[in-house]
Amino acid sequence: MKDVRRLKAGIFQALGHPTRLAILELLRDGELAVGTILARLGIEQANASQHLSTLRARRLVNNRKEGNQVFYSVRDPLLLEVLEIMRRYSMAHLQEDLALLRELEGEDAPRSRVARRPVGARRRKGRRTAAGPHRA
Amino acid sequence: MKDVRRLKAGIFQALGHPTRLAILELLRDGELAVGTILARLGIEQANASQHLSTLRARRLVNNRKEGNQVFYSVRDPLLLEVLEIMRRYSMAHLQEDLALLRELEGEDAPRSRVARRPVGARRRKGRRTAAGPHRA
DNA sequence: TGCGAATATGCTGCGTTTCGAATATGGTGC
DNA sequence: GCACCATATTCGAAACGCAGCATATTCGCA
Repeated sequence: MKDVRRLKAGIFQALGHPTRLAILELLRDGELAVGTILARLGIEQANASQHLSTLRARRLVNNRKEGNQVFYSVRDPLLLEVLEIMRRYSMAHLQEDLALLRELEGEDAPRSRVARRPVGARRRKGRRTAAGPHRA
Repeated sequence: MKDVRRLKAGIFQALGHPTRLAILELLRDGELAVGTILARLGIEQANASQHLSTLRARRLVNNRKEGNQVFYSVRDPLLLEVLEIMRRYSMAHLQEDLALLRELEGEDAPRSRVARRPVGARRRKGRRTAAGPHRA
Protein backbone atom coordinates (compact mmCIF):
# COMPACT_ATOMS: atom_id res chain seq x y z
CA MET A 1 0.00 0.00 0.00
CA LYS A 2 2.50 2.41 1.21
CA ASP A 3 5.16 0.95 -0.98
CA VAL A 4 3.05 1.39 -4.03
CA ARG A 5 2.72 5.03 -3.21
CA ARG A 6 6.43 5.38 -2.85
CA LEU A 7 6.80 3.74 -6.17
CA LYS A 8 4.48 6.15 -7.86
CA ALA A 9 6.14 9.05 -6.12
CA GLY A 10 9.44 7.84 -7.47
CA ILE A 11 8.08 7.81 -10.97
CA PHE A 12 6.61 11.27 -10.65
CA GLN A 13 9.87 12.46 -9.26
CA ALA A 14 11.67 11.06 -12.24
CA LEU A 15 9.28 13.02 -14.40
CA GLY A 16 9.93 16.10 -12.35
CA HIS A 17 12.74 17.58 -14.35
CA PRO A 18 12.52 19.58 -17.57
CA THR A 19 15.37 17.76 -19.22
CA ARG A 20 13.91 14.37 -18.51
CA LEU A 21 10.55 15.48 -19.80
CA ALA A 22 12.26 16.71 -22.92
CA ILE A 23 13.96 13.37 -23.36
CA LEU A 24 10.72 11.48 -23.02
CA GLU A 25 9.04 13.78 -25.49
CA LEU A 26 11.80 13.06 -27.94
CA LEU A 27 11.31 9.37 -27.44
CA ARG A 28 7.61 9.61 -28.01
CA ASP A 29 7.91 8.66 -31.65
CA GLY A 30 10.34 5.81 -31.21
CA GLU A 31 13.76 4.93 -30.00
CA LEU A 32 16.74 7.20 -30.30
CA ALA A 33 20.46 6.88 -29.77
CA VAL A 34 22.00 8.90 -26.98
CA GLY A 35 23.98 10.90 -29.47
CA THR A 36 20.81 12.04 -31.15
CA ILE A 37 19.31 13.10 -27.88
CA LEU A 38 22.42 15.05 -27.03
CA ALA A 39 22.32 16.82 -30.34
CA ARG A 40 18.66 17.69 -30.18
CA LEU A 41 18.68 18.95 -26.64
CA GLY A 42 22.07 20.56 -26.76
CA ILE A 43 23.12 19.51 -23.31
CA GLU A 44 26.27 18.08 -21.79
CA GLN A 45 26.93 14.45 -22.48
CA ALA A 46 27.46 13.52 -18.86
CA ASN A 47 24.38 15.39 -17.85
CA ALA A 48 22.19 13.60 -20.34
CA SER A 49 23.68 10.31 -19.34
CA GLN A 50 22.79 11.00 -15.77
CA HIS A 51 19.21 11.83 -16.59
CA LEU A 52 18.97 8.74 -18.70
CA SER A 53 20.30 6.83 -15.78
CA THR A 54 17.51 8.18 -13.62
CA LEU A 55 14.91 7.18 -16.16
CA ARG A 56 16.48 3.77 -16.38
CA ALA A 57 16.59 3.37 -12.63
CA ARG A 58 12.83 3.88 -12.48
CA ARG A 59 12.41 1.65 -15.46
CA LEU A 60 10.67 4.31 -17.47
CA VAL A 61 12.80 3.56 -20.48
CA ASN A 62 14.39 0.59 -22.16
CA ASN A 63 17.82 0.65 -23.59
CA ARG A 64 19.30 -1.44 -26.31
CA LYS A 65 22.91 -1.53 -27.25
CA GLU A 66 23.87 -1.69 -30.84
CA GLY A 67 27.50 -1.61 -31.67
CA ASN A 68 28.90 1.60 -30.51
CA GLN A 69 25.73 3.25 -29.46
CA VAL A 70 22.81 2.83 -27.12
CA PHE A 71 19.21 3.32 -28.10
CA TYR A 72 16.61 4.37 -25.61
CA SER A 73 12.88 4.01 -25.87
CA VAL A 74 9.83 4.51 -23.70
CA ARG A 75 9.01 1.32 -21.93
CA ASP A 76 5.26 1.55 -21.68
CA PRO A 77 2.93 3.66 -23.80
CA LEU A 78 0.87 4.20 -20.68
CA LEU A 79 3.57 6.58 -19.61
CA LEU A 80 3.05 8.60 -22.75
CA GLU A 81 -0.57 8.74 -21.87
CA VAL A 82 0.29 10.24 -18.53
CA LEU A 83 2.31 12.86 -20.33
CA GLU A 84 -0.54 13.48 -22.71
CA ILE A 85 -3.00 14.13 -19.93
CA MET A 86 -0.51 16.39 -18.29
CA ARG A 87 -0.12 18.25 -21.54
CA ARG A 88 -3.84 18.86 -21.57
CA TYR A 89 -3.76 19.87 -17.97
CA SER A 90 -1.05 22.44 -18.46
CA MET A 91 -2.75 23.69 -21.58
CA ALA A 92 -5.87 24.33 -19.59
CA HIS A 93 -4.04 26.45 -17.08
CA LEU A 94 -1.36 28.01 -19.19
CA GLN A 95 -2.19 31.59 -18.51
CA GLU A 96 -2.30 31.58 -14.77
CA ASP A 97 0.46 29.06 -14.48
CA LEU A 98 2.95 31.00 -16.51
CA ALA A 99 2.33 33.89 -14.22
CA LEU A 100 2.90 31.44 -11.45
CA LEU A 101 6.29 30.59 -12.81
CA ARG A 102 7.44 34.15 -12.55
CA GLU A 103 5.94 34.38 -9.14
CA LEU A 104 7.79 31.33 -7.91
CA GLU A 105 11.07 32.04 -9.55
CA GLY A 106 11.11 35.69 -10.28
CA GLU A 107 9.98 36.56 -6.81
CA ASP A 108 13.17 38.37 -6.18
CA ALA A 109 15.59 36.28 -8.10
CA PRO A 110 17.20 35.66 -11.46
CA ARG A 111 16.06 32.65 -13.42
CA SER A 112 19.15 30.48 -13.24
CA ARG A 113 20.03 28.34 -10.30
CA VAL A 114 22.32 30.88 -8.78
CA ALA A 115 22.04 32.55 -5.44
CA ARG A 116 18.71 34.20 -5.04
CA ARG A 117 19.80 35.64 -1.79
CA PRO A 118 23.12 37.10 -0.68
CA VAL A 119 24.54 33.69 0.11
CA GLY A 120 25.08 33.31 3.75
CA ALA A 121 22.74 36.08 4.65
CA ARG A 122 19.91 34.15 6.19
CA ARG A 123 16.93 36.22 6.81
CA ARG A 124 16.59 35.97 10.49
CA LYS A 125 13.59 37.29 12.15
CA GLY A 126 15.09 37.59 15.52
CA ARG A 127 12.41 36.12 17.55
CA ARG A 128 12.81 33.71 20.39
CA THR A 129 15.03 36.33 21.91
CA ALA A 130 13.36 36.31 25.24
CA ALA A 131 10.00 34.68 25.15
CA GLY A 132 9.86 31.38 26.90
CA PRO A 133 8.67 28.16 25.34
CA HIS A 134 5.05 27.67 26.14
CA ARG A 135 4.24 24.40 24.61
CA ALA A 136 6.65 22.03 26.20
CA MET B 1 8.02 26.33 -24.85
CA LYS B 2 10.75 25.72 -22.44
CA ASP B 3 8.78 27.37 -19.73
CA VAL B 4 5.89 25.05 -20.29
CA ARG B 5 8.18 22.16 -19.72
CA ARG B 6 9.40 23.66 -16.50
CA LEU B 7 5.84 24.09 -15.45
CA LYS B 8 5.02 20.48 -16.04
CA ALA B 9 8.19 19.42 -14.33
CA GLY B 10 7.15 21.49 -11.36
CA ILE B 11 3.81 19.75 -11.22
CA PHE B 12 5.36 16.32 -11.48
CA GLN B 13 7.77 17.25 -8.79
CA ALA B 14 4.91 18.26 -6.57
CA LEU B 15 3.42 14.85 -7.22
CA GLY B 16 6.72 13.23 -6.43
CA HIS B 17 6.23 12.62 -2.77
CA PRO B 18 4.31 9.80 -1.11
CA THR B 19 2.64 12.04 1.41
CA ARG B 20 1.44 14.45 -1.21
CA LEU B 21 0.12 11.60 -3.29
CA ALA B 22 -1.69 10.34 -0.24
CA ILE B 23 -3.23 13.72 0.34
CA LEU B 24 -4.47 13.96 -3.21
CA GLU B 25 -5.91 10.50 -3.00
CA LEU B 26 -7.79 11.54 0.09
CA LEU B 27 -9.14 14.54 -1.72
CA ARG B 28 -10.29 12.47 -4.64
CA ASP B 29 -13.81 12.24 -3.31
CA GLY B 30 -14.21 15.82 -2.28
CA GLU B 31 -12.86 18.50 -0.05
CA LEU B 32 -11.47 17.85 3.38
CA ALA B 33 -10.39 19.96 6.31
CA VAL B 34 -6.74 19.86 7.25
CA GLY B 35 -7.57 18.28 10.54
CA THR B 36 -9.19 15.36 8.80
CA ILE B 37 -6.17 14.87 6.60
CA LEU B 38 -3.93 14.90 9.62
CA ALA B 39 -6.01 12.31 11.33
CA ARG B 40 -6.24 10.01 8.37
CA LEU B 41 -2.61 10.12 7.47
CA GLY B 42 -1.27 10.22 10.95
CA ILE B 43 1.47 12.70 10.24
CA GLU B 44 2.77 15.76 11.99
CA GLN B 45 0.69 18.87 11.63
CA ALA B 46 3.56 21.03 10.45
CA ASN B 47 4.62 18.42 7.98
CA ALA B 48 1.20 18.17 6.44
CA SER B 49 0.90 21.89 6.32
CA GLN B 50 4.14 22.05 4.45
CA HIS B 51 3.06 19.54 1.89
CA LEU B 52 -0.22 21.31 1.47
CA SER B 53 1.73 24.44 0.94
CA THR B 54 3.64 22.78 -1.88
CA LEU B 55 0.45 21.64 -3.51
CA ARG B 56 -0.96 25.10 -3.16
CA ALA B 57 2.13 26.70 -4.62
CA ARG B 58 1.69 24.65 -7.77
CA ARG B 59 -1.99 25.35 -7.75
CA LEU B 60 -2.90 21.70 -7.64
CA VAL B 61 -5.40 22.30 -4.89
CA ASN B 62 -7.89 24.91 -3.84
CA ASN B 63 -8.40 25.96 -0.30
CA ARG B 64 -11.38 27.48 1.32
CA LYS B 65 -11.48 28.90 4.75
CA GLU B 66 -14.49 28.31 6.88
CA GLY B 67 -14.39 29.68 10.35
CA ASN B 68 -11.69 27.96 12.17
CA GLN B 69 -10.66 25.49 9.59
CA VAL B 70 -9.43 25.25 6.04
CA PHE B 71 -10.81 22.91 3.45
CA TYR B 72 -8.71 21.66 0.60
CA SER B 73 -9.87 20.20 -2.67
CA VAL B 74 -8.39 19.12 -5.95
CA ARG B 75 -8.46 21.97 -8.37
CA ASP B 76 -8.90 20.18 -11.66
CA PRO B 77 -10.29 16.69 -12.20
CA LEU B 78 -7.77 16.33 -14.98
CA LEU B 79 -5.20 15.90 -12.27
CA LEU B 80 -7.12 12.98 -10.88
CA GLU B 81 -7.05 11.51 -14.31
CA VAL B 82 -3.29 11.73 -14.33
CA LEU B 83 -3.26 9.88 -11.05
CA GLU B 84 -5.63 7.31 -12.40
CA ILE B 85 -3.44 6.54 -15.39
CA MET B 86 -0.47 6.34 -13.12
CA ARG B 87 -2.36 3.91 -10.95
CA ARG B 88 -2.90 1.72 -13.93
CA TYR B 89 0.71 2.08 -14.91
CA SER B 90 2.01 1.02 -11.55
CA MET B 91 -0.48 -1.81 -11.43
CA ALA B 92 0.88 -3.12 -14.68
CA HIS B 93 4.41 -3.24 -13.36
CA LEU B 94 3.83 -3.97 -9.73
CA GLN B 95 5.88 -7.12 -9.51
CA GLU B 96 9.09 -5.94 -11.04
CA ASP B 97 8.77 -2.51 -9.57
CA LEU B 98 8.40 -3.64 -6.01
CA ALA B 99 11.59 -5.59 -6.47
CA LEU B 100 13.00 -2.39 -7.82
CA LEU B 101 12.10 -0.58 -4.65
CA ARG B 102 14.20 -2.90 -2.57
CA GLU B 103 16.94 -2.67 -5.07
CA LEU B 104 17.00 1.09 -4.95
CA GLU B 105 16.57 1.50 -1.26
CA GLY B 106 17.74 -1.65 0.36
CA GLU B 107 20.90 -1.66 -1.63
CA ASP B 108 23.06 -0.78 1.29
CA ALA B 109 21.24 2.10 2.75
CA PRO B 110 19.29 2.44 5.93
CA ARG B 111 15.73 3.47 5.38
CA SER B 112 15.52 6.19 7.96
CA ARG B 113 16.95 9.55 7.34
CA VAL B 114 19.49 9.50 10.11
CA ALA B 115 23.17 10.02 9.86
CA ARG B 116 24.71 7.67 7.41
CA ARG B 117 27.98 9.37 7.90
CA PRO B 118 29.76 10.45 11.08
CA VAL B 119 28.30 13.94 11.28
CA GLY B 120 30.84 16.48 10.36
CA ALA B 121 32.89 14.07 8.35
CA ARG B 122 32.51 15.56 4.96
CA ARG B 123 33.27 13.23 2.15
CA ARG B 124 36.89 13.61 1.54
CA LYS B 125 37.71 16.08 -1.09
CA GLY B 126 41.37 15.50 -1.61
CA ARG B 127 40.71 13.76 -4.80
CA ARG B 128 43.05 11.39 -6.46
CA THR B 129 45.61 11.51 -3.72
CA ALA B 130 47.86 9.21 -5.57
CA ALA B 131 47.38 7.24 -8.70
CA GLY B 132 43.64 7.02 -8.81
CA PRO B 133 42.83 3.35 -8.60
CA HIS B 134 40.27 2.51 -11.20
CA ARG B 135 37.16 1.16 -9.66
CA ALA B 136 38.64 -2.22 -8.88
C1' DT C 1 47.59 -3.45 -30.32
C1' DG C 2 46.59 1.21 -30.06
C1' DC C 3 43.24 4.88 -31.06
C1' DG C 4 39.22 7.32 -31.25
C1' DA C 5 34.16 7.54 -30.77
C1' DA C 6 30.04 6.75 -27.79
C1' DT C 7 28.36 6.26 -23.09
C1' DA C 8 28.64 5.67 -18.34
C1' DT C 9 30.33 6.62 -13.70
C1' DG C 10 32.68 9.07 -9.71
C1' DC C 11 33.39 13.19 -7.34
C1' DT C 12 32.62 17.89 -5.71
C1' DG C 13 30.17 22.08 -4.91
C1' DC C 14 26.18 24.16 -4.64
C1' DG C 15 21.21 24.74 -3.90
C1' DT C 16 16.93 22.45 -2.46
C1' DT C 17 13.81 19.17 -0.04
C1' DT C 18 12.26 17.07 4.05
C1' DC C 19 11.40 16.49 8.80
C1' DG C 20 10.63 17.75 13.64
C1' DA C 21 10.41 21.34 16.80
C1' DA C 22 9.28 25.86 17.96
C1' DT C 23 6.72 29.71 17.05
C1' DA C 24 3.44 32.75 14.73
C1' DT C 25 -1.23 33.95 13.07
C1' DG C 26 -6.20 33.98 12.64
C1' DG C 27 -10.57 32.83 14.45
C1' DT C 28 -13.90 31.56 18.25
C1' DG C 29 -16.00 31.88 22.65
C1' DC C 30 -16.12 33.84 27.06
C1' DG D 1 -9.03 41.29 26.51
C1' DC D 2 -7.69 36.35 27.19
C1' DA D 3 -7.40 31.40 26.73
C1' DC D 4 -7.78 28.16 23.04
C1' DC D 5 -8.42 25.70 18.73
C1' DA D 6 -6.80 25.01 13.85
C1' DT D 7 -3.43 26.07 10.55
C1' DA D 8 0.73 28.29 8.71
C1' DT D 9 5.50 29.71 8.83
C1' DT D 10 10.34 29.67 10.32
C1' DC D 11 14.62 27.41 11.79
C1' DG D 12 18.22 23.99 11.79
C1' DA D 13 20.21 19.85 10.35
C1' DA D 14 20.50 15.81 7.49
C1' DA D 15 19.79 13.97 2.93
C1' DC D 16 19.14 14.68 -1.85
C1' DG D 17 19.32 16.53 -6.78
C1' DC D 18 21.85 18.60 -10.41
C1' DA D 19 25.59 20.41 -13.26
C1' DG D 20 30.28 20.23 -14.72
C1' DC D 21 34.50 18.09 -14.85
C1' DA D 22 37.51 14.21 -15.07
C1' DT D 23 37.95 9.52 -15.78
C1' DA D 24 36.30 4.66 -17.08
C1' DT D 25 34.52 1.34 -20.04
C1' DT D 26 33.18 -0.70 -24.36
C1' DC D 27 33.22 -1.17 -29.13
C1' DG D 28 34.86 -0.56 -33.94
C1' DC D 29 38.57 0.01 -36.75
C1' DA D 30 43.05 0.61 -38.80
